[in-house]
Parts: sequence; structure tokens; C-alpha cells
Amino acid sequence: MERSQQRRHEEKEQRREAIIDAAEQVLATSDFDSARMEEVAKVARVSRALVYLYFKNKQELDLAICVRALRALRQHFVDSAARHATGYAKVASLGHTYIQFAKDFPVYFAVLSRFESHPFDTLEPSSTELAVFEAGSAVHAVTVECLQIGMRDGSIRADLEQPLSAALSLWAFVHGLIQIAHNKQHFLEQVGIPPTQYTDYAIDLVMRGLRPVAGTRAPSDA
Amino acid sequence: MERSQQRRHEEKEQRREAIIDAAEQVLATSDFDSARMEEVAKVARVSRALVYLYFKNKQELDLAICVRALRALRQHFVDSAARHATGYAKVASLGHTYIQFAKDFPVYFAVLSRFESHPFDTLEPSSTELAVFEAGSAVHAVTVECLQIGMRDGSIRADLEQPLSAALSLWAFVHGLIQIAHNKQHFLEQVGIPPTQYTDYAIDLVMRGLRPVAGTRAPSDA
DNA sequence: TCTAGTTTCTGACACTATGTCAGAGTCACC
DNA sequence: GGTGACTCTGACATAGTGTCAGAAACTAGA
Repeated sequence: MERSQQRRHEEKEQRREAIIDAAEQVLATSDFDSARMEEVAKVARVSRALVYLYFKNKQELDLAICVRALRALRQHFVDSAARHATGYAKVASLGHTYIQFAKDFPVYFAVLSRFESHPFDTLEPSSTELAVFEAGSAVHAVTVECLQIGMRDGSIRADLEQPLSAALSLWAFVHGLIQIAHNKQHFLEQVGIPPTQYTDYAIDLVMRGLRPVAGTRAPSDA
Repeated sequence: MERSQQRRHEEKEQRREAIIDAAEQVLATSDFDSARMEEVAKVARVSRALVYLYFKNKQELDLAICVRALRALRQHFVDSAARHATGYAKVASLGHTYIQFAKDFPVYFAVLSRFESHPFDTLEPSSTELAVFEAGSAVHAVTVECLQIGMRDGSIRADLEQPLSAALSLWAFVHGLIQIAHNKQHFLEQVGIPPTQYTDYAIDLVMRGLRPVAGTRAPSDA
């Protein structure tokens, strides 16, 4: 019975994942508000009531996707950073990576966007909320590490002082940037700014704030 | 009847404003999703059906508040810019002003946040959407002007080239920043970063990207 | 193989909110 | 005081959420 209990547990976990899969699929073709739990249930080939057995409500399900998004993003960050030599280049690549990530996985970006724009008071966070928190911290840790590498190799000004503050600033910046670039694409084009050029321009602008004050030229990339 | 028609028109406009007032009031104590049209109607001392006569739906009502928010923000921007001498100082002040604005008028910031995070495709924009668009452009125009002043007075690097791109970049940055600072306050404190220090740090970081490449010190404020 | 117990799952329900509409109420003008 | 235009409302249809009693499926001991 030890054995079957274990299997039951695994099956339950699979069910959970399957429901999250379904939710992702549904969110790919409708936004959060118009997404219907009925639809999620249908895609997961399960009754709607069961979904509520696994997730307290829509938000909770959304948070579960959020965890996936953050873990995936972290992996992209790690890979991207590894492809560059200097800390400066690594950090810059993270910005571009997030932008590309948002383009490639719009559902994930939307989920993160929702998370960022809703208060996270969490006097007593649910286990899902804790998981989001942890996954988020893991993402920021990558940025912090790249910043520190840059400060050590001289490609980023050493008086940055608070790498975590810088990391969270950059996160906020790029997140806001993508939000505009994505949702106001039409507007940007109307005022004669191609979205891609816009994001490149913005990343360049903010990266200047990281350069050593002595050398005003961009540190060479790798 | 020319006269009474005029009066009718004005009364209608007042009703509309009164409903928006009510909506603002309701949103002050509940977020968008949990805000109930019934509640708005009750506060406006009107039947729910009437609200739907003035506004197609909740979103439309939200957009109407958005217009107010942007107009108010523009005024704050203008006032703030006027209190500073150099273009650089003006631009920096806009950042701090937006942050303060968000703190003072959380409902307005929430409304703007909602607007920024929903696609604005507008193949055929409603009149309210057009008004938002226009009010938004007016805000960005202030930033552009400050940037141009800075480029002329030498406090901002002259090779900025596209002041509108820069203005929209800054907008995106600061907006993202406030979102984090507001909604993740708890998180920031938990990792030992007071929100105010965080926003100051971030503004300083991004402002460095505007400084003339020759002079590495911050241009003096006014 | 039967059965009792546990876990997983569902149909049906209560509830709540949205958006609509026929028509009641109000007012200016004739 | 009748008429048309405009303002407003009660009541309804619709639709989605979250819950719960109990059905179904499975496990394991007798």
C-alpha cells in the first residue's frame, strides 16, 4: 500500500499539471477575464468542480502558471547570461531575453503582468504564493549575479552599491517597457516608432546608467 | 427651446460626471473586479440601468476615469517642470511627480495601470478611447518638451536623437517601477529595501542614461 | 470475491453580477 | 391637456462562480 499511495500521489500531481496545461491553452486564446473555468475543465477533460478541488479559484490557477513562467524565464536568463562574457553584456542580454521571452510566450508574460499589477500583501501566503515568491527571487538572483560579475570585471560601475536594488529596478523597467511595447504597439507605430526599435532604444538608455563613470563608451560586448 | 436644449445637454454632462465621481469613490475601496455597478449606481443615487445608458460597460466607465487621471497627471507634470530650471532637473522631477501622484491618487494609478496592461488595438476606437489617447499624448508631450529643453541647455546629452522614444521609455520605466513599488511593498521591505529608497535609487539609475557623455557628474539642479 | 473504507470525481444547485428592454415618468412646447 | 422627445427604472434573461451531497473508482483486509 506504500507503493500505491506513492503512485496515487504522483497521479494527483499529474492531474494538477494537466489542469495547468489546460489553463495555459485556454489563456492562449482568451484573456483572463473572458477565460472560463468550464473551458479549462473541458480541455483537461474533467468536470469543472474538479478544477476547484485542485485550485481554490481562478487566481490560484493563474498563480500556478506564474510559477511556471518564472521558472522558464529563469532558465532563459541563465542560458542568455552564459552566452556573454562581461557582466555588462550579460545584464544587457537579460533585458533583451525578457523581451524575446514575452514575445515567444505571451501567455507567460500576461500572467506575470497580472501578478505584478495586483497587490501581494500576503500576510499569510498560500503555498502557491510562496512558490511564486521563491521563483521570482530565483530570477532576480540571476540578475544580481550578473551585476556583481560586471562590477568585478569593471564593465559596470563599482559604486552601484546595491545590486539587488539595481536588479529590481531593471526588472521593473523592462517589465514596464514590454507592457507598453506589447499593448500599445498600434500607438507606437502610429507615432512612427517601430516596437523593436523602441525596446532597443529603451534598453540602451537604461544600460547607460550602469556604465562606469570613467569610461563613457559602452563596454565591449563578447 | 434652444435654451432648454442647452440646459438639458449640460445636465446630461453633469450626470455623466456624477457617475464617474461615484465610480471613483467605489474604486477607492474595492478593486476593479470586485467593484459592482450596483454600488456605483447606489452612490450616484441612480438606477443601475442608467449607468449602462451612459457607459457601455465597466471598461468604458474605467476609461472615463482614465481620461481624468491623465489630465490630472499632465497638470502635475506641468507644475512640477515649472519648478525646475534645467531640462535634466525637469525630467527628473517628472519621475518623482509620477511616483508621488500614484501615492496620492491610488485610484488614478490603478486605472492607468489597467489601461497600460490591456491591449489597445483600436481599429475603431470609441470616443472615450480617443479621449484617453489624446490625454495620454498630452502627457508625453510635456516630457518631450522637457527633454528638448535639456538638450538645448546642455543638461541632457544632445545625441538623444528621439525625444519621443526617450519620453515613452521613461514613461514605461517609471510606470513599471511604481507598479512594483506599490504592489510588492511587502516584498521589498522583506528583502530590506524601503520602497522610497527603491524608487529614488531607480530614478537615479535611469536618469544617468540622459546625462551628457562628457560630464559624468549629475548636472546641477535648480 | 466480498466488503468496508478512502480517495477522486461529478451533476446539480445557490448565488451573484452583467447587460437589456419594454415601458413608466418627466418636461417643453403646442 | 395632448403630444413627442428625452430620461430613467424594474424586471428579466443570461452567464459564470464556487459549493456540496453523493456517485464512482480504487485499495486493501477478511
